[in-house]
Amino acid sequence: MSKPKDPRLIATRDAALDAALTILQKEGVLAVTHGSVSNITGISRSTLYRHWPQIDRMRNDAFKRAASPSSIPPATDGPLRADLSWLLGILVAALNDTPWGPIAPQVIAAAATDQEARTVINEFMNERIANVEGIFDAAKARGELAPDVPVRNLVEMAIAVPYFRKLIAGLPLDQDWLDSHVNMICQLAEGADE
Amino acid sequence: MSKPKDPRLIATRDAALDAALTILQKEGVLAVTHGSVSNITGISRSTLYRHWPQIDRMRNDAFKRAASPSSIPPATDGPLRADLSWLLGILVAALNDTPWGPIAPQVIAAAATDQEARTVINEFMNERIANVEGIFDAAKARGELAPDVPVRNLVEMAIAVPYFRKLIAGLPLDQDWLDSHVNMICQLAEGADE
DNA sequence: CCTTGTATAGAACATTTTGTTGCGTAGCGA
DNA sequence: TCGCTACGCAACAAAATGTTCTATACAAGG
Repeated sequence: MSKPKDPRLIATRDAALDAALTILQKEGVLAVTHGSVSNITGISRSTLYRHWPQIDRMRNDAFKRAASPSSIPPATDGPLRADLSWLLGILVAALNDTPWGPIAPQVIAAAATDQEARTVINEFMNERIANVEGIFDAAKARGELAPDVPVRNLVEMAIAVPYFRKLIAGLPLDQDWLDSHVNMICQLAEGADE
Repeated sequence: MSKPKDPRLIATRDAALDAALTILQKEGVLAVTHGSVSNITGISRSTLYRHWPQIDRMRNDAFKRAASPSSIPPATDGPLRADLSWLLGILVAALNDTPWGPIAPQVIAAAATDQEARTVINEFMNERIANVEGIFDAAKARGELAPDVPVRNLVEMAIAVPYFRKLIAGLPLDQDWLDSHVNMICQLAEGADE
């Protein structure tokens, strides 16, 4: 199916995208050029042009690489509060301690004028939303929550606030804050059926 | 205090920044250059270089211009729900129908590597947060809310979700959604003192 | 109205960045 | 071993980015 790839091709591609991500974090999208990546990696400029004739493609591939991993199926067995605390903890850790934190704003900004970047961020967010949604649905199935609880709104609140604080308002995401956040979400979910 | 400025200077500055904002919306930060602004406005490139020797300065000034206005003192006399609905309506309208919608992500992305942009977005957000906070505080003062309601968290939720939906998730902000959002915030505020 | 100072347009120029092409070399797979 | 392909490199073309100078036109104050 997928043709057997030349290891040289893989290697240069990986090295280039790693470098692109480094630059992206430290200096922003504007600094990611064939020239800058060439300087860092030692890969010749002409080779980079052969891989990505247009710089947008390289940037988008870097975006994809930063947005790709997760692969953590959310636990949906504990009580709602525990599941939520755990999953949002992972989400917050990704924002705090991985390249995704500094890179996400770049992807979001690029999404305004680039359909491919829009797709990257959409798919990433849809996955996160689906994960949190799964937790609420499971809680419903266990009878922890009333059937008419507006899950979708709660999910968006749960995710929106950390993203807002970190990326937009520039506020920290520490454990204390996370606890109180989870608290509010749970309270809202459980009090919704009065 | 401020020296009387030459009207020519004001005029070119305004025209340049208007053009910069237009480009910013349509093509993103990368497209805002001395050259592109010169092409649109007819202002000569050398003049633009005199105003802004570094392109970042021009971009930041454009950011400031987009982030500047508001000057609407929030109404704090109605019931909480009405005040909130009104103020968030304005906030949502700004995201939907003004240049701020497309420009905000650019400012946020720039804030990662540019302290001045960080300041722009911080001041902008602090003002919004303070406005919404004022509404909650007034509701407390009227006795509508219990004194121990965690205003700050509610405020962040109220603002974070529309920003998240519009800028990050790419979801629409329509009236139906806004109503249900205000609903949840009010419910959370009023149910918090059980 | 006149004078002085300042902002601008425009051109000329240097420098840097960006994009393109051809070729020799070396790693890869068969 | 042999053909294929990726790579580095150098040379080059084209475009963008800065810089400087001069002539002109507008502004402000007397």
